[in-house]
Amino acid sequence: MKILVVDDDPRLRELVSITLERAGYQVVTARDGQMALTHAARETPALVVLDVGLPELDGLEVCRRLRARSDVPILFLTARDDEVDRILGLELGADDYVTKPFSPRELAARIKAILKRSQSQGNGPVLRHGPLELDATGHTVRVDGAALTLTATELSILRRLMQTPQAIVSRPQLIDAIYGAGSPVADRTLDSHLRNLRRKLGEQGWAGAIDTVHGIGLRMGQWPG
Amino acid sequence: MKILVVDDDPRLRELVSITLERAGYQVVTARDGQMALTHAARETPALVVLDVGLPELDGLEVCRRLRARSDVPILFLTARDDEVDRILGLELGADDYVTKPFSPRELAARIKAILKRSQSQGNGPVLRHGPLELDATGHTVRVDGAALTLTATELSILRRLMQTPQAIVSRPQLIDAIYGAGSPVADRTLDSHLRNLRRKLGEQGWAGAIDTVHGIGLRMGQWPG
DNA sequence: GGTCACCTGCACGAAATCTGCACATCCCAT
DNA sequence: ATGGGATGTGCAGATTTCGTGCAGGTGACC
Repeated sequence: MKILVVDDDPRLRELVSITLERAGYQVVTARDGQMALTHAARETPALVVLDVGLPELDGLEVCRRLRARSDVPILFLTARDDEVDRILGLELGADDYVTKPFSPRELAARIKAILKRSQSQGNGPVLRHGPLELDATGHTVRVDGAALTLTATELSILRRLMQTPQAIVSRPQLIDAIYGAGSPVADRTLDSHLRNLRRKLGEQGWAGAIDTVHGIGLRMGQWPG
Repeated sequence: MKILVVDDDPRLRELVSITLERAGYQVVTARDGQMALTHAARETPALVVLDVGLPELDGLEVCRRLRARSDVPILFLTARDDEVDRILGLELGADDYVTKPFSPRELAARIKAILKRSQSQGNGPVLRHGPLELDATGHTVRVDGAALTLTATELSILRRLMQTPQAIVSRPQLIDAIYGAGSPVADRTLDSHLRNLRRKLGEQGWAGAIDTVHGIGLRMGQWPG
């Protein structure tokens, strides 16, 4: 679990590093905004601890740029109370903040809480195929970022197909995956759901998302783009 | 500054109450776990003093249920040393503990320390979603700055939904979040609270705040503005 | 004792979804 | 080219899930 700590004060970087390492995290540090962005891109930290008062690129700006390309949790460090208002006022998507001076243990506790939250909500394995994204909680599907609303059955079908994107799945296998083994569900029924699923995917611009392989089964299609 | 004191021994409640009142706190007492939860929801104390050895719902369980819906600091009272291990071992998020018998002055000092810590750190993360704002002391909700009066249950529902704004939360998950795991609460009951919550949000101009995803669960809606 | 706010959950209607039939269409081996 | 099995589609009844009105119950407070 890697954490990026951004602050221009070397002593504070040291203090925080030691605390977090003792708590079992890997720590990467950066002393200014530019370095922070570089490291964030290269190290893909699980969380960023970000000082508001950085020289040049300030913390809020760094936050905006990070947000432009990822949902990494961000915890702000701030020296002055009036900065708190700015953090909260601008909808930057900060996950928490701590005012200086702070107790290292408190910081560690907050970090732990944030990570726990963000993990439990589904940073887990995300299934992807072309522009399709299915999150691990398994209830949200996106095509090029646009969420679509699927019914529970449609979701099950799509999930099973995306689990093995290039394999052909037979109809009996699909029905087992949806309803559990040995259901008396008719093939025509599956077709009905497939039709609805294809329609919804088509409306989002990917009509050929699900291929039929005649006599064998179904398979995720190739993204034409 | 309100403090909730939970213990089944009336003399001890009396002793602690007097001590804390003399130290300048408002005190609310409860004699068992169930009352503790009720009072905690209604009185929104700044700290809870919680005896481990309660009849029926024991202190650890009460702690778990409190934690399910708020970050209120908790200080345990315990009679036996071996209970200390359990408090610290189970990551319940206890802030401190005191073993009986204890000196009232010591208790007051510990409480002061905990409150100072939790206050100096700001009040914790603020959940936001669209025009909705929920502070993490957890008892005030605003829509575009206008405060809403929600009941404890409504607040719990909203908090759980706002914790994962884009995820769909199933009804069982919601019920767990509100009442603790494994409650025998009926789905229709949840619906009743949902209705009241939606009505209040609607009155403040955001009728579509909570989406239902048929057959799956509930989710924060997208702010139309 | 009485009022009040809140919680709980039942009964019932509404809405969304599921299912599968009848029939059209497609694919491929003959 | 053509016949037969495999697949897609329109449709409507069955089923599941959801929302609402309403009433009983509890503790707080007067």
